[in-house]
Amino acid sequence: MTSSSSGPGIRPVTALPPGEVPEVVISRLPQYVRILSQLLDAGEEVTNSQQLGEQLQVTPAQIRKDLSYFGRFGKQGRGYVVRDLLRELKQILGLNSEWNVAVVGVGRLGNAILNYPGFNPDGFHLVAAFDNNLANVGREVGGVSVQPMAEMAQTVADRSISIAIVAVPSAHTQTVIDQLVACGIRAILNYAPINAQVPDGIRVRSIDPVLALQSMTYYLTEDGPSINGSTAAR
Amino acid sequence: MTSSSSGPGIRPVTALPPGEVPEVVISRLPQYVRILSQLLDAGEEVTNSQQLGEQLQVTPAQIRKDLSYFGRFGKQGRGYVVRDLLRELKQILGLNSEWNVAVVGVGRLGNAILNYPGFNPDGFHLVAAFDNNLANVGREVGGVSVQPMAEMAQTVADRSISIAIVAVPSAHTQTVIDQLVACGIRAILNYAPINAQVPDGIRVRSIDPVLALQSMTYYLTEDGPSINGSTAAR
DNA sequence: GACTGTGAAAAGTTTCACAGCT
DNA sequence: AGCTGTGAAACTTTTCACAGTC
Repeated sequence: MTSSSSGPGIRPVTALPPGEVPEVVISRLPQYVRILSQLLDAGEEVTNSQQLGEQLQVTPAQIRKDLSYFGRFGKQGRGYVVRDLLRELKQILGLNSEWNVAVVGVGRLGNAILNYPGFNPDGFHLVAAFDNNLANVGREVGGVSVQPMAEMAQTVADRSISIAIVAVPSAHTQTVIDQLVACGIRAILNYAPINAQVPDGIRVRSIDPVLALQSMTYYLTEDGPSINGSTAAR
Repeated sequence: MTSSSSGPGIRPVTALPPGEVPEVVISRLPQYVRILSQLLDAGEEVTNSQQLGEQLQVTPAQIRKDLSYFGRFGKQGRGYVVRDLLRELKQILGLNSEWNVAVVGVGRLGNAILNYPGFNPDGFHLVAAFDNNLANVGREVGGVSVQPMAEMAQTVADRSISIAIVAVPSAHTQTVIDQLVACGIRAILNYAPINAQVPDGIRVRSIDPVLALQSMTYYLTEDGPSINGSTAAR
């Protein structure tokens, strides 16, 4: 790696802290899990990096490299046993565990989330819901009884909740997230269009359809994206 | 730019095709727009890369570099005029235009999307909705009348729709996307948990809360992410 | 004095290409 | 023969650091 002919002294060659897996790699694993699940459902018993790459639109080399961070799951000359690789990846991601999830905010969006059937099949269980509007407290939404915010700490502890989905108005989001962090929550899925600040070690992912749309319009302008000065207004 | 003392020969130093802006840069611009809007609402007249970086949790250098792909928007020694930079970025992203958007699929999710008030303030107008379930056709949802799929091509053309939001079951998503592409749609926001295949030049962004959750559980396992047999310390 | 804009260095990520196992 | 696993190369993205400008 130190191929640079210059530089007389010691070069720190290992860029990555040993044992650390790049975050981009982690972010791709769930997609591998999904494809493997589909292959399993379709009755496929073996696959290979070529086939997986086609499904995901990435190069076979990338898939092999990603997997190599965790071990050697394939058989040379044959490929991967779908069921085995799926089990390994789920294990790595912690998807063999069941995860209890709290939803904070039971407005229109929170309601939709609590009624959405797509989380449970993947091992996520929405087991609690909180709202600061007393009119909502006590209501039954998606099989869960809405509790007041004051009960959050207790319930999070009692029910071993480690993940929260935040669906409150932007103005309240940072406060709610601070409360959740204080309760020991370490992963947050945020639906508000804001950039929440959290301490180190707390993971946040945001669902932000407006940002997604806005990052596409750039490519939609009449005659292609305008380049630095030339091609001005449309 | 200052020292234009170019080298002796022709060196392909620029790895990037000239005039091309990296996609990661584009994906950050909407966030800059959002922060600048907030600063403007808060009455701030000027800002700088330091302040923007704090809000977005990125380095000031990155912000300056990102902006430098498009021009020189700051004043040395002073920073950026909030209003001006905001206008420039909106221009670059095409957010000064109004965009007509179609929603395909008016089930629970499509309903929630059509009733969500968060798109319009940003210049996106949900002006049409389609569903293949005739029981839904003719219903009025979020101020839009649901049309049969068969009318899609006509309506997309008539109403200059260039963006679609797809909220149909996974099994139908690829078919619907193919139809949309055939109608001339070039940007798609997909809510189904699948990896859609589209021709070159068509942009797709997916909203996928399950993938987001699954990419966080890795970091939640009891004693830190396990590394290939051994266990990483925390 | 303060802050931008930007080449150049560093860090990170992807792809290549091939030895080696089945 | 077919495909993995992996060092090394190629490429991309971020960060540094400072000349230049206000």
